[in-house]
Amino acid sequence: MMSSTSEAMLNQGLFETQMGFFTAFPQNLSSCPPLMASHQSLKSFSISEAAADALPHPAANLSETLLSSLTSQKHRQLLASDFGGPQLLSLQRSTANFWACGEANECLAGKKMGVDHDQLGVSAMKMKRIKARRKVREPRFCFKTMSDVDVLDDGYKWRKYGQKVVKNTQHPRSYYRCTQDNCRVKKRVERLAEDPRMVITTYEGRHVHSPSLDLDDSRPPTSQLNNFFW
DNA sequence: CGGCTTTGACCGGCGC
DNA sequence: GCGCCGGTCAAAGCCG
Repeated sequence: MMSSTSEAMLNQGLFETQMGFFTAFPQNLSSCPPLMASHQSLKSFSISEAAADALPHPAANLSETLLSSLTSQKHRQLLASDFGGPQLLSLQRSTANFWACGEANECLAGKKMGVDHDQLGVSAMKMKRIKARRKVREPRFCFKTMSDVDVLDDGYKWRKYGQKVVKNTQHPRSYYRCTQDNCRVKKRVERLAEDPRMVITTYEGRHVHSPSLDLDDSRPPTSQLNNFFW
């Protein structure tokens, strides 16, 4: 794409990749890009390389993929220098979704989340109640991409299990579950109310298996993700 | 026919 | 206690 467009995006904290546009945020909120600073409801923080390594999470894979597909060397350098390293993830915590502050922090610190009273051998109904009552959720990670497709190809296979219209938004939120047996990872996909071009993807939990698709670096991105136009 | 999506119902948490 | 809301379930329908 045109370099002038890329420049403008860079100034707004948007990074152009072969898969669309990706936002990245510095650790310090005060230095958030102007675009994001205008979104009062969204806060952001970054994750260190070490933490990302310790966290086998789909978002990490996707972030790597995004970074490796950055179309601008300048963006790549900026991400690597100003934003803390090549494994940096853009993670967001939305107060509107009442994310537990400690969740991500604990996870970043490498602590085990208390996945207590567990589920094997429990009746479905009981399981349902336990799940609903459980306050300590799986670690959740949210990131934002600018894309015309809702569901980004992150290498895992998902089955949709629900859709909900959330308050004060015109776009429904979709709920997906990993199709792999024994894998309880879920993801939520919704579009940003303020800017429907932005897709918010929230992952919850950790995969207990490798991606169903081979994320080969030399392989070009899937065509659906190439169909992005600013 | 199996896997997936759709969609209304249901449930628990939370604020008032 | 009540109503609202987000998250999940599960039956029905769709599709390859």
